[in-house]
Amino acid sequence: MQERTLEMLRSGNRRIGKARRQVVDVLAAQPGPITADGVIDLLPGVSASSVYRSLNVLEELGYVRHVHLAHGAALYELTDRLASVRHLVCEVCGNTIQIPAALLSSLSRRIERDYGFVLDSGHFALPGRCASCQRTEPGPH
Amino acid sequence: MQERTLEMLRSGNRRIGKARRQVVDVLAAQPGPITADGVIDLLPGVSASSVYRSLNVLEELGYVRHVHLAHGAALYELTDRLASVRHLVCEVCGNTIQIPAALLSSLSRRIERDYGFVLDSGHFALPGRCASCQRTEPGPH
DNA sequence: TCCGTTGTTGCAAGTCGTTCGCAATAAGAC
DNA sequence: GTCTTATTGCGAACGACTTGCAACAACGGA
Repeated sequence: MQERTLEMLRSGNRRIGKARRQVVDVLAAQPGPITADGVIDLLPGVSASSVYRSLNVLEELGYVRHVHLAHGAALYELTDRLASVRHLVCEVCGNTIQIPAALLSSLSRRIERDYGFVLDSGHFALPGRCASCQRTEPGPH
Repeated sequence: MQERTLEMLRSGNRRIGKARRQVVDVLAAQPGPITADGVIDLLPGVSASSVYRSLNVLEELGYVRHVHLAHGAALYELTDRLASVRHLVCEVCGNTIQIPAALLSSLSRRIERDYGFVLDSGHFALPGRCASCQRTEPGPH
């Protein structure tokens, strides 16, 4: 774990226990977003509640963010990774496609200008149907 | 209840029981989206499971749609009403703002063109901060 | 109008994702 | 090494739904 990360983790009366350290390692090793359950499965020696608590602490510290899907568990991803990326999630097959966050910027600007509302576009994934699930029957979602 | 609605409800081996009829009435009386729990509260004589089941059936029939928020319970709204409207939901105060669905159309087109992904923009609400909650501390969401 | 089929309802229990209370453990400052 | 207190694990609780099951009641037909 990098010194920079350790410093971040220790800021604000924080300590680094067994669970926290392992959760950080798992997150850092992911190429993309992962669910809390995914982390739990990768860390059989760590209790589920500790994983959830660690994820929350790491989020407070700005190390990760979570993204909601229309249904089911949230996805966690390193903050710096998420900064420039948004997610499309297929409602049929569940696959996620990453798109540049910039694609949403004109919509964001428009909404802020017209409604004074600041979009938090990193906080939700865009649901829909991917190319290969176009012809599939509609899901129960 | 209109004849047109009754017909729709009776299509596909459906019957109209006490709960279903009342749920339809409540939905029709709403000026905007409502949660399942909101419907349940308005119908003390109807069981929660019947409300959920009715909402699901009505959704299959195309009478309502549900919209997910980043957190908490989904919102239900008449399909024809939702057709032209999308929702902004403030993560701080919870208020929802309706915006024309058309605002999302260029984004939708772009995503479909570039990724073959068809956005289901009616299925999620856009989270963020409304004008009056701009300066509030970030929520735990 | 009564009948029978089968969709609908209510209740309680179950599921999924996540949070919480609590006592035991262990970081890290001194 | 000591001591304070953050962190952990466990199990119970939670919110939002879903489901199994037996009782009930629509509605098409006789």
